[in-house]
Amino acid sequence: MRSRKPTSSDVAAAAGVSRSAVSFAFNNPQRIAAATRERILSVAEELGYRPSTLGRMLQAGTTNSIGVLFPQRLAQVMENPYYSRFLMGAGQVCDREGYTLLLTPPLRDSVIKAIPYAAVDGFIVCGLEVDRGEVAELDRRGIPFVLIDSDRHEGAPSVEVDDRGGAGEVARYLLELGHRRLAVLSIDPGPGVTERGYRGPLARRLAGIGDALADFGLDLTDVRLAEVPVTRTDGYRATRDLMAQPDPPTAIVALSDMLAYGAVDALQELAVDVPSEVSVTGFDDLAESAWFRPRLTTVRQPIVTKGRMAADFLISAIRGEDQHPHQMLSTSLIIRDSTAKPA
Amino acid sequence: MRSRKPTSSDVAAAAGVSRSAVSFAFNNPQRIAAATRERILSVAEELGYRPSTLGRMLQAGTTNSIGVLFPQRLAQVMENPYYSRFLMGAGQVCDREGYTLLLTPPLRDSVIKAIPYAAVDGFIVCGLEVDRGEVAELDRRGIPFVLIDSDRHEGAPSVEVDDRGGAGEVARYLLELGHRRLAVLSIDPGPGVTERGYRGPLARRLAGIGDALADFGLDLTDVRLAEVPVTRTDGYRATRDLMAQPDPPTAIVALSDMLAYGAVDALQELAVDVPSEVSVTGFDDLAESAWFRPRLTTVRQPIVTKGRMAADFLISAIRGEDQHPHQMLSTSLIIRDSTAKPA
DNA sequence: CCAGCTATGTAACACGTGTTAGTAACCTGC
DNA sequence: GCAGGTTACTAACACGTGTTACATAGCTGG
Repeated sequence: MRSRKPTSSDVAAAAGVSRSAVSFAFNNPQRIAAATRERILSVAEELGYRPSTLGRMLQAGTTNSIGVLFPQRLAQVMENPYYSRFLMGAGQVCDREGYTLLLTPPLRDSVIKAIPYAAVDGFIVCGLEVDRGEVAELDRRGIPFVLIDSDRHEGAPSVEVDDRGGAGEVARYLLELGHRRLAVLSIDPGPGVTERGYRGPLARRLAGIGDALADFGLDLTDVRLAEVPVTRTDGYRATRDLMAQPDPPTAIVALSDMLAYGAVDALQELAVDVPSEVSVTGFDDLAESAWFRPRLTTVRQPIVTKGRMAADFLISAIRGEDQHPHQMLSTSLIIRDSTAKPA
Repeated sequence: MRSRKPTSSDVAAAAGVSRSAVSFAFNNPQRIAAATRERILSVAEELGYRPSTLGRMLQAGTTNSIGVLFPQRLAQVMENPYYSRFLMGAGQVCDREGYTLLLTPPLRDSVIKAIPYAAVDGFIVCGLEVDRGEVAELDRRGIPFVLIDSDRHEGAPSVEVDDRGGAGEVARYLLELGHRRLAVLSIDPGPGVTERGYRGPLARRLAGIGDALADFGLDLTDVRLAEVPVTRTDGYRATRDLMAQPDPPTAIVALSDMLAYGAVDALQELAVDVPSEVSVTGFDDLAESAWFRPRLTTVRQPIVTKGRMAADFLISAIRGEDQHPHQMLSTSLIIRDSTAKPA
């Protein structure tokens, strides 16, 4: 039975040298005689010695890891293809720069409580309202961070998407086609959010839809709004509910492709043709949307680029380049086969 | 300019107490007078003091984090829905137990080199051959780990799937339908793998297909084999190639649903009907496969369960329960609309 | 033959925490 | 008035590393 893991002191004692010599043998070969180095390495091998990761990190002051702070539990994050794409972009940078990625969900439903348990060089903060405490906490901690899917904040770099413009564009497109009875499948902001959609990307998307409606003499009270979690099944259910009501919509504006898939599922089951009877649009342009039948009309946002830029900004900040760039990525309307003029 | 982050020593000095008192003020309130506690906390607040994560981890000997060791780069991992599902299962356990998840890709193309840079309490090791060095490295490091998608190894817990049985079942099903010209879309094992498919789940799946073929007087040399990365586009390309050759297959056995989607894409583009002209089967039963048109016949493997059990086993091991359970999960053939008798 | 340099090794410091053992001061009860 | 216990705090240890400043010994060159 090995009582406990051997340390560099154990190796030093066994080899009859000082602890410094052991360190040199591993990290600074030319600083020590070749013969003793051999002996030390041999003893280390025999004892099964490995330098402690935490010890080295503490001394070096770096972890080679970047944290991603999520507002939801990991199970929900990994269920959402949006985050998969985002992590793919961040992962590209991590692969290139030799960083690992620490996925950090809330601890006991609190994002702030999770922060002290993450041994990272910096954070990518996803979808948090800037005035809810987490940002202040990171600020005072003095650890670099980047904001994503949030609001502009002067204290840190951020990467945003022109949600308002994108949502406005797709809504305007539907209105120009002649649709007047619109329904919006929005994303449930979840518990702990102060007011519904008053901040962040969701609010901007709704505002964009409002912009478009205003151009046609309408406003947001003229559309039906459903707020559901971002799963295909929830999109399906919400659409069944919507279509069961009197005066069902002729166009469904989903704020996520995943919800749009579910909407089409429901309509197909109800034998309602898409797009001739009801049009459906998404948001994101996930890879699947091009393969989906009918091919989905949607607002493309550059998710992978977002992840890549977030990681790039963060690594720059970690390296001490003290700029705070704010990047606004643009969206583009991808018109495919799920939209048409109303019947 | 704040010169550097304040430590507990700084707080102690500023409050005129010892460093221990500071620690007590934070972690052991009733161990210290309420008045001095207040004073210490107030001074700490003023200085902007936060206990160092790494310092605490080093002393506590625990990181509250579990590592996932991947054989591929993060960008590829996150592109693969299989891993999303797997991480969803592992994430459920992490959510419940308060662990974070450290995604650890190879460092400079070496999995072994990545290990010392991961500050974790244990590893989930994905898809590695047990005799390639990583397992020995983890063994000698004395850190708990669990093997996934590998081969049974006596030194550690493992979670496997009955790949051989599952692949055999779907192949036998196609053969019983009357198909004789089969093509297999297999997964490119990637660089650094000793011999093609001689180990791990891929080998077992091919063996299972061999079993079924043997029942009909055939063997693996009678089927065409393409090995490609697990992306829809690669499945598409490989299928176009297969169908362009003389005597094209009447059934395509994909070893991943993602590849099966691509195969159907290619066949639709070639105006080859699925399933009446060519049957297609997948492996995994991703959520999308039930929504896919035609609904995909596939081998369901319990990916989420796999992730959950892996994390459960690992946490048990971390807590010192020294069993080494080996779980074999069973598959089931899900017959849907992408398969039929040959024309 | 000795000043000065190089090669080799070590002691000490720094990174930052939590916890145990120990010491005063104070209070209680007989 | 004092033994015995509690309270409040501190010194020291433990966790494990890398690195800087210093001490020897040996060698080289004039």
